[in-house]
Amino acid sequence: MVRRKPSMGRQKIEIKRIQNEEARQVCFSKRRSGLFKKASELSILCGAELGVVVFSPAGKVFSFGHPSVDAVVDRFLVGTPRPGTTGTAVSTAVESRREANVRELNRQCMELHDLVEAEKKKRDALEKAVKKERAGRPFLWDADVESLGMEELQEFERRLAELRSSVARRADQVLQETLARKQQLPVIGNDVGVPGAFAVKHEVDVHPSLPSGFFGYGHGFFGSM
Amino acid sequence: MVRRKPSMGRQKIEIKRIQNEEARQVCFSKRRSGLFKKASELSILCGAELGVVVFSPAGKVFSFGHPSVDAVVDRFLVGTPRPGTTGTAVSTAVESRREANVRELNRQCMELHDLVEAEKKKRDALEKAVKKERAGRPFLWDADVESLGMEELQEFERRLAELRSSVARRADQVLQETLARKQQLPVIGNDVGVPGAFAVKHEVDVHPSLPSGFFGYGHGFFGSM
DNA sequence: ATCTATTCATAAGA
DNA sequence: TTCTTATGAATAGAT
Repeated sequence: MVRRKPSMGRQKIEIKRIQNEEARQVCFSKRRSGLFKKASELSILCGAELGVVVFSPAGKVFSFGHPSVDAVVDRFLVGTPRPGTTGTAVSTAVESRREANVRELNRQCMELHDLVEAEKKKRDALEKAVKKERAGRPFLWDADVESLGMEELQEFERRLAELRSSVARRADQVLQETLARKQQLPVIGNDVGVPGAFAVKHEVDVHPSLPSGFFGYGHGFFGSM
Repeated sequence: MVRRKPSMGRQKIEIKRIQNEEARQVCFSKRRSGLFKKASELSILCGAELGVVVFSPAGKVFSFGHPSVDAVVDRFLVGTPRPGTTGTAVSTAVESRREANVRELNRQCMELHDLVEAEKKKRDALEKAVKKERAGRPFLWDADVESLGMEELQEFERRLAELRSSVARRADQVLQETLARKQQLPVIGNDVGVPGAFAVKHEVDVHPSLPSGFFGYGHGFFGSM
């Protein structure tokens, strides 16, 4: 009996306004708390002062701050004071910040514009590369086996065997690396290590002393053919 | 050909002040950008207005806001008025025009941001296609097996098996043609003929105790290699 | 709110 | 700072 997955798991979502009202509200709740948690961790880990203020679409306000939102906001407003201000210090600080913000936004816009251009270029280059790649030469998989004679077939087969050895060796390598990591042990050098499940000797088969399915992959890591 | 351990991966850390100065600085950088990204996503996904202000331990200030930090701070101050602070400034005509400007700039930034993402996506897709193409179609016998990952190895191995099938089939064909000529008999059609010495069945394992896919080239029908 | 399968963020290392 | 890799953490969708 096939048991169905109890969940589809987290799905990839596009970062754009969630249209469904309820889903949006749920997402807001979850992500707001996630954001506050991240903020908290940042302040604790790095001893940073920070403040976060969030207005829900409905207008409700949520905030988090270390050591407190107000302390951070005050510090922020005084952060880049314009010289020669006295009575309206705070209001002026806001102005100053605002201007800085606009400049920053403009800078970001330009930067993003450049990024877009850069990406386009990269893509074009890639597309050309792909085209060139495809236009090219004969490949292994295109080998015209049907036209080969017995001698050529033998040679072909010999080469296939070599390739297959390489593949098996590499598979062992990958597997051992994986296992070594999982066991928190240093990787066993391939050249001197115990032959693994995929080990191939050119003369014989897999190492006789290794139980088949040693790594629990049943009839082969590659699955059915 | 020693394989180094690529990485220990992310390790669990306790949420407490990081003592090592440099590590703390690195962590601050990473997490600050992570926090801003989360904030950005929250604002886009849920249409929430929010502001984040972070002071590095060194005293540098970083901020992010939608539609702008100052707009959010203002709104926050209006909602929580304190002695010495006034929120009436926001209601002037000049203020609202500025606000509108900032919003517009922000909109443009977001748009550009989306464009960049779209371009990146396209490029990623292309890069994947190229990678797959290369794994699937290695040039002749020079396939760079050592650089393949497990997934690519599987694909490679599958193709090798297919090719080997073709070779075996062709070998049968050649053999039968040869025999037929020697016996002065008509060639038996391959499609309906008795499976020959080289016949391959795709459904059956070579031997259950061997990893599947590792066909018996070592014991090949072609004699010594 | 709770539960999973996934995606995502990020610690470590280069 | 920026990259990679592997793993811990956040979270989308369903209940």
